[in-house]
Amino acid sequence: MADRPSPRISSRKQPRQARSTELVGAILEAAAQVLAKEGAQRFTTARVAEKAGVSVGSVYQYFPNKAAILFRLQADEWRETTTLLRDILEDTSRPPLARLRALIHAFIRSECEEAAMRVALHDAAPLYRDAPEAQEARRSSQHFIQAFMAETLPETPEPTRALAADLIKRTMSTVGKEFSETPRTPDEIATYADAMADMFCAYLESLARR
Amino acid sequence: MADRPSPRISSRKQPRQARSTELVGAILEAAAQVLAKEGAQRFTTARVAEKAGVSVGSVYQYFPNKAAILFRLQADEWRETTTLLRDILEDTSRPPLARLRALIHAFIRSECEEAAMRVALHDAAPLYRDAPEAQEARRSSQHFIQAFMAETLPETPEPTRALAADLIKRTMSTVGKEFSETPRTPDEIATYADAMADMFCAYLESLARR
DNA sequence: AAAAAATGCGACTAATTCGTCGCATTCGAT
DNA sequence: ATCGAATGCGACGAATTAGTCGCATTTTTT
Repeated sequence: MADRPSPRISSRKQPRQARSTELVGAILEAAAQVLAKEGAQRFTTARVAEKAGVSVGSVYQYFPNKAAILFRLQADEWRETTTLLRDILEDTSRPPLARLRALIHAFIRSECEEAAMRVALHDAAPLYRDAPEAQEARRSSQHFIQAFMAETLPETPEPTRALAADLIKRTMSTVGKEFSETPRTPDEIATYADAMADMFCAYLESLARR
Repeated sequence: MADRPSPRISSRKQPRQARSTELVGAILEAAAQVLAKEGAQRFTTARVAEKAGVSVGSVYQYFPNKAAILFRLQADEWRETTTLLRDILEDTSRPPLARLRALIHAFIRSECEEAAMRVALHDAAPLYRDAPEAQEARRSSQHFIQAFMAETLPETPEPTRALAADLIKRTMSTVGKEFSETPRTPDEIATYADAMADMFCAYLESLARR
């Protein structure tokens, strides 16, 4: 839905001394724990402050509001997975579809780590997703898949290729997220990732054949 | 995440007179409107009651708590789409893959109707999704896709086939939901649905070829 | 028509939560 | 050592919200 006022989310101020940097770190770590253990509903600044061994006031020194903490956690996640995935896609020593398969495995594995926290973060999305920073972050995560598709399907005409890229990206992320909501064994993860990779490969091959 | 106590969600009492039946109807309609216009965050019993032209007390006559209203809306949606989709799949006069394609179109179109309300309902999912009724409802929606897969891929061995069914179902629902979160023209809807159908068909054909 | 049952009301309680403000403490440069 | 800036504190205000309870009104049954 959207919180009525789409709140500003950028940092209130930057930590300048060592202790404040640690403090911000403690807040973020505590925030992740509170999110994982208590869920989005019970994620409150008071609880985060308490878990971090810090006062509420201090939290508000470095985060303008609750949403900013959540967004920061989400942004950190996004950064991590983005680099993880880009590294895999850019390893040109392997054939494209093998890279795609590896990418899917890596992504789903990573989604299944700290699943509780990620699910709660996703539940809390309404609090931060409409902020301009979040929208920008989402847009910027599109490009490297487009590039991969251009390499893999050089013959495919443009509207089709972009559509396929969007579909694959969206499928991977949304299905991966939902799949990870229930606890999974490494075996299950690998099996599911393979199925998804099979589907994408079949799709891409069918596009190449056209 | 999950509300700490997974609350009971079944009806508090059944309306027995005509006026109370109407009242429940008014509440549900108002609830849908509040959800669409105000979002999950601002969905409160007071607002629903006001919009319905009814008092809070009356709301609590027929719904044990807020979550029950949301669950009822969700359950109604599920019922509608389930019958819609089953009717398409069971029309055995058309070849399987054509039915699948029609199914996807119908599903995505329906997701795009009243999108605001559906998105908000999804945002509010943490409030009702852990209730036993909700889990049961999810389980029961699996069977008719499994049946379709059995018909389409009679040769495919079992773990693979069930996996494919799960993947397709999950992809359709999660991707469809996310896709519908931004407003779409009928053209966009048709194009995206076709792409998704292409992907599924390529996948199923590749499985059949094995 | 009288009694009983169902329905409807809305002020109120209890709890929770976000974010602020004035003051105390610590740090780092001079 | 000193002084200004940075940091940290936590009680508190203001707002919101879920759900209840006793009573009024309407419908159904006897």
